Amino acid sequence: MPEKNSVEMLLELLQLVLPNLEELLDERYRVLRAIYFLQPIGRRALSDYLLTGERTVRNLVEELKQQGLLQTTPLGLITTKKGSDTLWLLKEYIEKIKGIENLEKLIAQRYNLKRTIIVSGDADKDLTAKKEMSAAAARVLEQELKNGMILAVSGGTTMAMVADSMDTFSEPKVVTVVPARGGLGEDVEKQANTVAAKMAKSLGGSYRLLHIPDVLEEELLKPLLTSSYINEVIDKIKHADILLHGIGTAEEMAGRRSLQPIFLKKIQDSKAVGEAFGYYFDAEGRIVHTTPSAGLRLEDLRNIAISIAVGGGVSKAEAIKAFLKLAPIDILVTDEGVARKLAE
Amino acid sequence: MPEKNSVEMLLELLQLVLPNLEELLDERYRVLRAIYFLQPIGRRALSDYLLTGERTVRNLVEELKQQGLLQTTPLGLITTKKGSDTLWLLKEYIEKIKGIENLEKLIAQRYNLKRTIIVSGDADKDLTAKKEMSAAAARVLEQELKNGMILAVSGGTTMAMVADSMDTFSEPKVVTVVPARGGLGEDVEKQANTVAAKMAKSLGGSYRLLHIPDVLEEELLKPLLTSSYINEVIDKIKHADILLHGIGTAEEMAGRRSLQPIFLKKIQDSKAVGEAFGYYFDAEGRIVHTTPSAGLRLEDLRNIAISIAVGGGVSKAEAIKAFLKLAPIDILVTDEGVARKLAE
DNA sequence: ACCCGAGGGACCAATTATGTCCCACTAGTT
DNA sequence: AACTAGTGGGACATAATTGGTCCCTCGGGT
Repeated sequence: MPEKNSVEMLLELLQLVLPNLEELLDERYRVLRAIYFLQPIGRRALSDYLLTGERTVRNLVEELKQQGLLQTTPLGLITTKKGSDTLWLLKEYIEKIKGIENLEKLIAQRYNLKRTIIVSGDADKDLTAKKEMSAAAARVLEQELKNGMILAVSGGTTMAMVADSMDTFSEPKVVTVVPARGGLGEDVEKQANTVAAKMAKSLGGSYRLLHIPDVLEEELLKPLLTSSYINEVIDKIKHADILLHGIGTAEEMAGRRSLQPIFLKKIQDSKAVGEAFGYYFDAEGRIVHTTPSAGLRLEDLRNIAISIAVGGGVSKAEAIKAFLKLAPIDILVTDEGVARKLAE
Repeated sequence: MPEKNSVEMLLELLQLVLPNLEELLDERYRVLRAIYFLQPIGRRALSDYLLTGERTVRNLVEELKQQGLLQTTPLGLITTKKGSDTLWLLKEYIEKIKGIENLEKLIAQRYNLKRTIIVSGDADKDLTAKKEMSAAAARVLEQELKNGMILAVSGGTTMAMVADSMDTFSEPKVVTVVPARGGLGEDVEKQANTVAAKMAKSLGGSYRLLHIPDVLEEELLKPLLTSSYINEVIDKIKHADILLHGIGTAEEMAGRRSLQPIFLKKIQDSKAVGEAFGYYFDAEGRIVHTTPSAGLRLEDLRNIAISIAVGGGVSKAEAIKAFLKLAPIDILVTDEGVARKLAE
């Protein structure tokens, strides 16, 4: 591929001559991306999102406006057509500079994944990295979903974001979307049920709901499983063709599950770093605590053709790393912050 | 050419996102080029050449050193192998960014030239632009010269520089080099004779000298033309296959020719902007004054297969422009400063 | 009508860039 | 061997640019 080599040659030379090129481009990419995903947005809100000063954002915005990539409206900044076209082109080159493709291959190989997808940035520092990650997950779904399939999805912030970022697909997918887990915590929009319904709408398919809490003692759970409706939904869940789920740190999941203090202490003492499907695990991927859970269990994953995990932000790197040691998933969608940790 | 398009696409996008990219690259190119041509050179001398402050040069040099493109010796800075390789690659990309190729085509077309060669920069501001121009002229000679040909060369700073920059050609050219003009001014190294001898050595050919002054009244010149030696050399000059010459402003040429005050006044009154082969011409390319001259005359140019003019620096743009209107030359080697004026 | 968030204006402090000069060392010349 | 010129690196002060912070008027949404 002579073409590929000369673009890479040029980028290499430019980085040699302008050692801060990556930084300069990244900065502009981040601003453009944030405005693209959050538009219309004012300057002050933007600087909050980017954890960058108002004046700094303003300088960059002014420059991008002059280049015709952004424009101001009374409601806030928006990208022009030229701006969004530039954004996606820039994404390609930034990824080349950062060696994202190599990183993807390295991680897929090291953790025995079918595929890794990395987006620029660190979701801890820039929420729009999470938005880009969600859009990437939506694209994976679009590729993998076929008519007649069952998609099981979990809840959480990231999943809600994936659901939000699914534009109506050009071609409807006649699929069934089911929640991978029962109700958890108090936030309606983050529930697996809500996510499942929203995704089904975007996909053009149908959904089923699971009306039981995720945290339930075994003696309470057993009688509920005699309900034919609940049994039917759980059956679908366990026979899902595709699973899409987030990965949480032990800390945040314990909070969302409202665990009793004695369990919280147990989890802390055993150095749990993450949680998935009711299992708490330490940094080596060893299970250190199990909570009863109505939906999918870890062992169910081997019956699912395609498991897709989505998660980003450096603070989650340890949990994600441990999870990859524990569970046989297929596709990981993450961000650069996590990827560099995984590659260490 | 998909390859070409994607490099250009990338450069276009980078300029969109980093509007000062050209400036940043040009700066680094200028420093690298200067050190390449002048090495070994100290920082202070370098800043004099570049008309840039010492501290500014130092910052750039420090950066390029860190990237392995330059190194310091007790005698001064030199380029590394990596540095000179980078320089020539960078030249290519800078020329793309600046649209040098389009400029070359435009000027060749507008002034009915077979070919135009433009190097980056303005020789008035950066003497190493002139060095690069000289190297480019040397390369043209290497391409055009064939065994048995006669090459006529004029004197002057630029011509001396061309002679200096001719490395021994990989393949010797069995040619005869002759001075296009007689002696002019006081500077030995700038004489057409010196230039001719030096070039002949580098080329691996032979040379003939013309031992008469360029400025000579007709009644003194005629008897000299009866000398069979002088006649023989002049005959060779008028039958040269290739002519290589500089272009001077009227002002500097009048100075070099030590013209009498009444002639100086005449030249100023008639708004002469340039001089070539003893002819002073105004901005429209009209001859306004003629001095007797022993070497080549303007009308001899039509008998020469390939005429190559070399000149740069914005202060010469007007003279060069006028000359191109006056004389049917084939190849122009100039710099960006002049080229942008020619293109207006 | 009211409120909130928008962009543009403005001022000031902090940081970076640039100018200038000094010193010890080395290489070249006499 | 002695001397000189030019070198790179150090250092400090000044100038310019960057970034932070806050204010004001306007427009859109409720």
